[in-house]
Order: sequence, then C-alpha cells, then structure tokens
Amino acid sequence: MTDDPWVPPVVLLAVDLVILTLRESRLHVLLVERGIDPYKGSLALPGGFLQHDGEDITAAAHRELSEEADLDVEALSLEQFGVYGEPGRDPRGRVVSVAYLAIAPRLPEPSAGTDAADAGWQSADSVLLGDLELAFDHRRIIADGVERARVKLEHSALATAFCGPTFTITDLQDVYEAVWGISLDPRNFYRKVQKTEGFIVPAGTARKAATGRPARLFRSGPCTVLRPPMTRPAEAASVKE
Amino acid sequence: MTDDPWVPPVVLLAVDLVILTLRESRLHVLLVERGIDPYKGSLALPGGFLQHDGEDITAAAHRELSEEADLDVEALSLEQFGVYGEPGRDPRGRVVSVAYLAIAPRLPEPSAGTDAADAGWQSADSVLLGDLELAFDHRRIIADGVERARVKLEHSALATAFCGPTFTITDLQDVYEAVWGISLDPRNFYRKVQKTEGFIVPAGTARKAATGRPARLFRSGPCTVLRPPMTRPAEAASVKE
DNA sequence: TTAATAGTGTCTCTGAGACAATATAGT
DNA sequence: ACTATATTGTCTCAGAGACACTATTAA
Repeated sequence: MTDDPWVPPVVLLAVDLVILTLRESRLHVLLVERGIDPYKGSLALPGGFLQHDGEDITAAAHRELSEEADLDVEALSLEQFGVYGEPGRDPRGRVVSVAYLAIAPRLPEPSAGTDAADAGWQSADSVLLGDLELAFDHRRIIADGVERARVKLEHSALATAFCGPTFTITDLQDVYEAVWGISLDPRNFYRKVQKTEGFIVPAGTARKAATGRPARLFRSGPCTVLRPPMTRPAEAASVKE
Repeated sequence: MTDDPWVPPVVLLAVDLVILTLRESRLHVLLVERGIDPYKGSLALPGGFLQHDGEDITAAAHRELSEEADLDVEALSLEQFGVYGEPGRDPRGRVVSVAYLAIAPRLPEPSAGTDAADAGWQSADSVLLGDLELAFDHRRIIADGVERARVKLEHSALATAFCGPTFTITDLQDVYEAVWGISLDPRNFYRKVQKTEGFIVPAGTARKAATGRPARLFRSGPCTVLRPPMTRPAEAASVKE
C-alpha cells in the first residue's frame, strides 16, 4: 500500500422532482417513462443530472420543472426536502440526488382526450400503495415528499398553490382533504380559514356550477405562515373514502 | 462545436455537522479551526468529504461526529436538514455539502481549565449575530440548523437529547428557553410537560443543589412525537435576557 | 425561621369539534 | 316549491396563559 496523496471521491449530482397536483379531488404525482436503460420503461420522477459544471442545484430543479412539465416556473412553489445518496441506488455509479417538492394547480386539459401529456399524472395512493414499478428509490422519495406536503399544509399557506389564481373555500377544503386523506367539516373549515388573518382574501363572487348557491371567490393572501396552524386530526393516516 | 457525447459533471460531496449543546443555559455550537488552506485559520463546522467511493452519506456524518467530538454516536440524534451546493461556495471546485443537525448533552468538562477541547463550543448568539469569521457559507448553515432545532422542539421530544440520561423538569425548561431564546412560566411548563403522555417518565428523586427542595428526576419517555405540540410563543424571535 | 427551589391549584380565554339553521342560486 | 350548495351560529370541551399558593429541603 503506497503513500499516494488521498483524493476525495466524486459523485454525480442529480435532482428529482416530486410534482403534486389535484385531479378529481385526489392527489396525483407527475411521473415520466424512462427512455434510457437503467430502469428503461419504468416510471420515474422527472429529474436528471446537472447540465454543466457551474449550474446551481436550485436552478437545475427549475430547469427540469420547466422541461418536464411546461408550467409557469416562477409562480410555482419549489422546495428542497431531502437528499438520497445511498451507494447502491443507481447502477451507473455513485449518484446523489437532491429531491424537490413542487405544487402545481390543476392544469387545463392538454386538449380533448389527449391524455398523452396527461399520462404522467398518477394517483398518489396507487403509486404509494400499489405494485407499480418505479425506478430507483423513487417510491420512497415520493412518500417523503407527500409527507412533507402534509406537514407544510398545516403550517403554511401552501394549499393555495394547488388552486388556480382564484378559488372557493370548498376548493381549498378539497386540497386539504385530498392531501391529508381525510374528511373535514365544511363549517368548521370555513370558520377556521376565514379567521386566519391573511391566509385568503376575497376576490369577488363566483358564477360557478349548474346548481346551488354561488360561492365567493378568494385569492391567496400575504401570509405564508399560518398562526395558529391548521390542525390535522389524529387519525390522519387512514385512507379517504 | 463537435458532437461529443455529453457527460454529466461531477461534484465533490461533503457533510457538515451542526452540533448543538447547552452550556451555562445558552445554546452553543461546535466549531473547529481549519488547518488547511481554504479559509485556513477560520472557524468552521465539523465535517469533510466522503472518505471513499462507497461510503454512505449518513455513515460519513456519523464518522465525522465521532471524529470531531468523541461522543457516544449511537445515542445521539443526527438528522439531515439541508443541502448546500451553490457553485461558488468553495474555491477548490464544485463542492456540495449535506448538512446534519446533531444534539449533544452537556458533556463533562474535558479537564480542569483545559479549554483546548472546549474552545470549539461557541455561543450560538455570538456566531449568528457577531462578526466572527466563519468559513464558506457556514453561518447560514448554522442559522438553518438552529431554526430546524427550534421547530423540532415544538413537535418532537428532541429537547431531552440536550440533557443527560436523567434530568429535572427545570433542566428541560432551560433547554426550551435557551433554544427558543425566551422565558417560559415554570408552572405552565410543568403542567404541560407532565400531561404530555410518554414525553418524560419518572426516574427517582434527585439530590441536587445546595439549597431548595430537591427535584424529581425523569428520563425521556417512549414518545418521540408530541401531541399536542409544545407551543412556541409568538414573539419567539426576540433575544433572551 | 428564613431562604430558595419544587410542585399544585385556579381562573379565564381562545380555539377545535360537533351539529343546527339560514341564505342564495337553478329548475 | 324543491334541490343543492354556500355561509352563519351555537354549544361544549380541551388546552394555553396568567398568577397565588403549598411543599420540602438546607442553613
């Protein structure tokens, strides 16, 4: 064993995006089908390696976000929530992946029945509980990301990021119910949300559905931290419906 | 411009440890003096590069923890809380650092006045507010780590990790006051802590200080998640004392 | 007895949970 | 009028905050 000067090992750095949205009042996550060989054909999170040596990690996450989904990147919430670098997780070598959580509002349908761009949205329940084949350790990353979203809904105004620019209180309640996987009392929810200063601000009256009283519209307010927080019921590990 | 096959850039991966403890009822962080040239002589967080190519990141954090402080690694709480990989943060090249938060109980003094090993413990206030010269972006990492500790104290039983195997309720209160930087009512604290099921369990009676009624001793209980959480007062950004 | 710290009791107010009642639209 | 949804009230109970009081030790 010679006395070579020690040099630190290098790793490949990647970003993975857990992009969540609501579809039919259920939490969905954006997945893509891998086109190249490690796990080719399997579903995986959007993401990839740093593009060039000087690219910032957050910038890479934003870039992937605008590549994979073509969303208004600036308006989206995007937050780092974990690092995954277990030695064996990628057969190509030592890959360390920084995981980001993004929340997207319900997008307008790509076209008519064109679920080609739509194919990527998968129900979070089926991904987490089902036997869907996922690449790498992406099932765990999704689980961690969803859990992070659940916690953030308690303490921040993140829920409004699931909605469009304006929304009704019922829309907002749907977000909480879908992400937490439980049912909430509409009356208590209404009271709570209204009382929380700066969470949502009025934005006119809606002309919405076919039947029933029209709901008031709101847009997200200035406050990002909810005080007091939204309280998640104790049995919030049960599955909805 | 030729059509070379694109290869992803590589980075050097490091871990940095924010090790917190209590000394004289004030929050302290462990810093070391850098011996080699980037920022040589400045204070920095304990940490370093991965040692070999197959080393797990968490394992590297544990290794650094037992190297820098020689603490009982198994007993310590150690949790990843962020990634710092801005391109310009290290003059040596592209270094991405995974930050860990560790909590250590008050250690027995290294010897008599031997503050050689003691020199590393710096007051968190002076580090965050002061003009102490810190290497890299370590001041921000410390700020993020301290903030993480503050939040975790609300929702988990982390506070007991600052104490020894047994402690009094006043000891525990000191932890909350030091980390949050506020004063708490001893009577309400007592009631709250006692009522929280599984947080702390009795462990005999103390024979403690020179004067006053001896306090009961406790050890940390089985519950790690506090329900309901400890509520941090609103003005918890003010400085204590 | 006094000093010093440990621990208990009480009152009030806010906020969560359960649930009834009213308002406003379309048909 | 009837149906469906939105919005407002009311009651009760748990828990936080403020504060007075009792208990147990050493000197």
